[in-house]
Amino acid sequence: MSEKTNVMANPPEQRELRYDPQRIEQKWSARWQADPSLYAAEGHASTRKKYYVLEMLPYPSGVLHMGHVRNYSIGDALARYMWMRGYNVLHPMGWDAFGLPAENAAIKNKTHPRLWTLGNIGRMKEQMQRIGFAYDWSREVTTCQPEYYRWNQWFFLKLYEKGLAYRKKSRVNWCPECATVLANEQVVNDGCCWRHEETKVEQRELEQWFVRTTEYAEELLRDLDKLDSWPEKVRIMQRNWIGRSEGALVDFALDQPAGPTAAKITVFTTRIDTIFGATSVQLAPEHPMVADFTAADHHLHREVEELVREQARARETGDIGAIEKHGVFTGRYAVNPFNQEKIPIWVANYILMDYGTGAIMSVPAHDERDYEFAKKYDLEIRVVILPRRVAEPPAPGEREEPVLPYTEPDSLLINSGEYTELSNHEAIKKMTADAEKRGFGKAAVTYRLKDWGISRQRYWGTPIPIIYCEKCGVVPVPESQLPVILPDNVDISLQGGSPLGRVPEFVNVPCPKCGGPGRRETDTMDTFVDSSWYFYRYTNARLNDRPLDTATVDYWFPIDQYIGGVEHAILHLIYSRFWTKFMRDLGLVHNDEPVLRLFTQGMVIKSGAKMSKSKGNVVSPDEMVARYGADSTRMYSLFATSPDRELDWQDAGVEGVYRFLSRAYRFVTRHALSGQADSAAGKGTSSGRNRSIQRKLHQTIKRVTEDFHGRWHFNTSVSAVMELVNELYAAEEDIAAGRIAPEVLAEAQRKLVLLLAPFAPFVAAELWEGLGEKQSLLRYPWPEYDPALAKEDEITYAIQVNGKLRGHIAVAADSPEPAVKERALADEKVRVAIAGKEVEKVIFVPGKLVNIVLHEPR
RNA sequence: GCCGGGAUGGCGGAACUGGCAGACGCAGCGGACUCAAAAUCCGCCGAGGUUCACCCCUCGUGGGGGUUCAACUCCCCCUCCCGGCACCA
Repeated sequence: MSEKTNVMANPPEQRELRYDPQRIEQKWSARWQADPSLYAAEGHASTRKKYYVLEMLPYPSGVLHMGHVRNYSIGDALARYMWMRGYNVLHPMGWDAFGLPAENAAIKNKTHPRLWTLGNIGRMKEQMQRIGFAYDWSREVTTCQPEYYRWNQWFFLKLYEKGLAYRKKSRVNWCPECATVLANEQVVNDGCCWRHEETKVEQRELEQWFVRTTEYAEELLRDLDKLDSWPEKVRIMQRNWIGRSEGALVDFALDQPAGPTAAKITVFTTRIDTIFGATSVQLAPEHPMVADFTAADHHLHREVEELVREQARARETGDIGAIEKHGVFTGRYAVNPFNQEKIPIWVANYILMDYGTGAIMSVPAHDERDYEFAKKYDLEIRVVILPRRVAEPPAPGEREEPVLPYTEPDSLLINSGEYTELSNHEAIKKMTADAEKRGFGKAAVTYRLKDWGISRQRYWGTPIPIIYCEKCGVVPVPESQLPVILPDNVDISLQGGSPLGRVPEFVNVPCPKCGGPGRRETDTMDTFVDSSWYFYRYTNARLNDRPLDTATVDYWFPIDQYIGGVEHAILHLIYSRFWTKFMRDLGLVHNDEPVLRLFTQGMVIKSGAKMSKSKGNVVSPDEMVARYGADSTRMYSLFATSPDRELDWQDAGVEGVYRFLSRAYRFVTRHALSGQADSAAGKGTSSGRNRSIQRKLHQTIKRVTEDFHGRWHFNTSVSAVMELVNELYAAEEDIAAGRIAPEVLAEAQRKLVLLLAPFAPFVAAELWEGLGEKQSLLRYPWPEYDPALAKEDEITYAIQVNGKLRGHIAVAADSPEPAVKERALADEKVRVAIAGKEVEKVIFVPGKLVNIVLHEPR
C-alpha cells in the first residue's frame, strides 16, 4: 500500500502542470476571438450536412445569469458535438433589444435606451466570449437596429395588405406602472403585470392594432401533431391555449323586438343535444343587445353596470374563475327554436363576451355552472338526458338531483320531442343538421385563442408604419419609405400617452396618398414581433434589400434544435409558428414550421427558491468563472442534473467539477510527453489493465455518444467521463511500471480530450495542443467506439432464487444460455436454497441474471 | 377544479424496454504524504442485525393496495410539491 501511495504522491515524471483555468481560458478565449472563421457556418453550397442549433436570444438586461449559462451550455455542447460530427453547423446569437426595461432603466439612470441597451450588449457579449460559447458572431442580430426592425415594418405592411393586421377599439389591460397596454399573456398571477408582479392591471378602452392569429388557429392546432420531437408538455399547453371547441350556433328569436340591434340572440353551445333542457338564455354584461334592453330601463341599466364592474374586478384580481355567480332578469323572453318555448333572458356575470358569441343557453340539469346559477335564482331544472343504464325517467321529486353532463356515447335523450330516445351523439348530429336545414343554426367551431394585440404606447420599439390622413384615412407607409426610423430625441420620462406623440417632426408628415397633412401612428410594436422571425434573419443577417433569402432559408430550415426556457412555451412559440405560416403563404419560405426539435430546459434555483435579488440568492456567473473557471461552471450546469429538470445550484458542486477537470488535466499532461513511449514496447494490449482501460474508454464513448443522440442526459455523460478518469488513475501504478502499452495510453489520452471537448472546451483545447495536435478540436472527428471493446469480456450474472438475490457468477461474455443456467444451478448457495425442492422454471435475462423459480408455497 | 411533471441516502442526483437500488459528484469519516497545514492520493460511507473479520440475514425508492418468478419502473387509490390553464358554454 505505501509503495503504491508513493507512486501516487510522486509520479515518476514530473511533467504534469497545475490546472490553472484562468491562464488557459484567457489564452484560448483571445485566440478564438481573433479567428472569427472558427465558428462561422458555411454557405448553403457546403457539401456537409447542415445542422441549425439555436438558443433563445436573450434580452440584454446587462448581465448574464445562470439560466443563460445553463441554456447556452446545452446548446454549445450540442453545437460542438455536431461540428465534430462533421456537420455544417449554424450556431448564432443575437439580442432581443427592444422593450420596456430599457426605457425604465434609461429614465432611472438618465440615459438613452439605445445607449443603455448597446452598452449591455457589449458587456454580455464579452461574458459569452469569456465563457467560450462558440457563436458565429458575423450573423449577430440586434433587433433595435433599423436594419432589423425595418423588416418588422415590412412584414406589418404585408399583414395589413392581406387583411391580417387590423384596428379595433378594445378593452385592454393597462399597467399603471409601465403606463402601457399589456397583452393578455403579459398579465400574470392574480391579474398583475408580468414585469411588475405587485402591480394590478387596470382596464381601458383604446384603438389598437391587432394581428389576426386566429386566421391560422386551425392550422396551428393541427400541425402540433407534426411536432413529435417537441416536449409533449409544450404541445399540450399550446393545444389548451388554442382551445378548440366544436359545437353549434343556434338562434333564439326574441319574443318581441327589442331595439336597433338584431331580433335574435345567437348562442354557441357544444351540447345542442341538451337544448330541450334550456330554461333561460344568459348574456354577457357587455353583449350589444343588453344596451337595447337597458335603454329604457334605468334600474336594469344600473344592475348591468354592476355586473360589468364585478367582471372587471374579478379580471383584475385574476379570480374570474371563482367569481360568485350573479345575474339579473331583463324582463324579456327568447324563443327556443326547437320547441317554441318562451324562456327568460338574463344577464350574468359569468358569461364572457370574448368567448363564443357572448351568449349561452342555460341548461341547469346538465351544466354545473348553469346549475349553480339556477339554484340561486330558482330557475327551472329540466333533465333531458340519462345514461342508458337508467331505464326510467326520474320521478318528479328527484328531478333536480342529477346535474351531470352525460357525455357517454350511450346516454339517451328524454323529454326532447322527436329526438327523445336518441343517443346524445346521434342527437348532436341530427339536431345540428336540422337547425341548419330550418335556418336557425349551424355547426361552428370556436377557439379560446384570440387575435394578437401588438400596439404598445411606448417609445422603445418598432414604429408601426401607418399614417392617418383626414382625407384618405388609414394609409400604410409605402415600402420605399421604410424604415420609419425611431427618432432619438424623445423625452421618455413623461408619463401617459405615447412618447412618440410628443415629437412633432415624427408625427406630422404628409399623407403618402394625397400629400395632405397626415399624422403618424405613434404606437410601437410588441417585442414578440421581433422574436417571431429573428431566427430567419440569422441565415443571412446582412441582407439589405430583403428580410431573408429564400434559397438560404430553404437550406437551413427548419431549425434542427431549439433550446430555451419553458416560460416561452406558449407566447413566443405560438407567435413564431404563426409568423412562419404567414411567411410561407407570402411565398417567402417553404417550411410549415420553424422548429423541428424543441428542448425546454429546467429553471436554475438556489436553496429551493428561484434566484432573485430580493431573496439574495443570486449566483453570479462572473464570480463562478473567476473562482473555478468557465469550464467548471458550464460543466457543472450540465452535470448537476438532467437538462430538463430544475437545477438546484450548489457552489460546492462546481468545486467538485473543478477537481475533476484538474484530475483529467494532470493525467493528460503528466503522461503527454513523459518518455513512456518506448518503455513498454512489445508488451501487447490484449490483457489485464490494457484491456480494461480500452474497454472503459470505448464504453465511455458509447455512453456519451448515445446521450447526445437520445436522452440528452448530459449529467450521465459527464459522470461517464469521470468514471473513465477514475479508471485511468487506478491504472497509475501499471503505467509507472511500464505495464501499459504506449498506444493504449496514447489513445486513452487523446480520446479523453475529445470527450471533454463539448463540455469543457478550454481545457480540452489546451490539452489537445499539449498532445501536439495542430487541428482545431471542432474540426476533429468525434471518436467512434468499437462495439467489441465496449462490451465486457466477462459478465457477472446475478443469481436469484424465487426473485431473491442469492449470489453472483462470472461467465465469459459469449457463454450460451444453457451453460449459464447450468452454472447457476450448480452454484453452491443455489443448491442449498433448492435443497431437494422442485425447480419450476429457470428465467434467463441475457447479460443480467438467472432466476430460479421453485415450486413451493411462497 | 382541470391538464402536465415530480417525490430515491445527510445533499444534488443514477438506475435506458420491469431484472443486482443508490452510478457520478458533494458533505462526512479513516489513512498516506507533510514539521504542520493546504493541495494531492488511497479507502469507507442507506438503516438495522450478526460476525474477530471475510461473509451473511432483514428492512428500504412519499403512503396504501394490486399485477408479476421479479416493481423506483406497470395498474388502482391517497398525500404533498412544482408548472400551466381556469365560469371557455
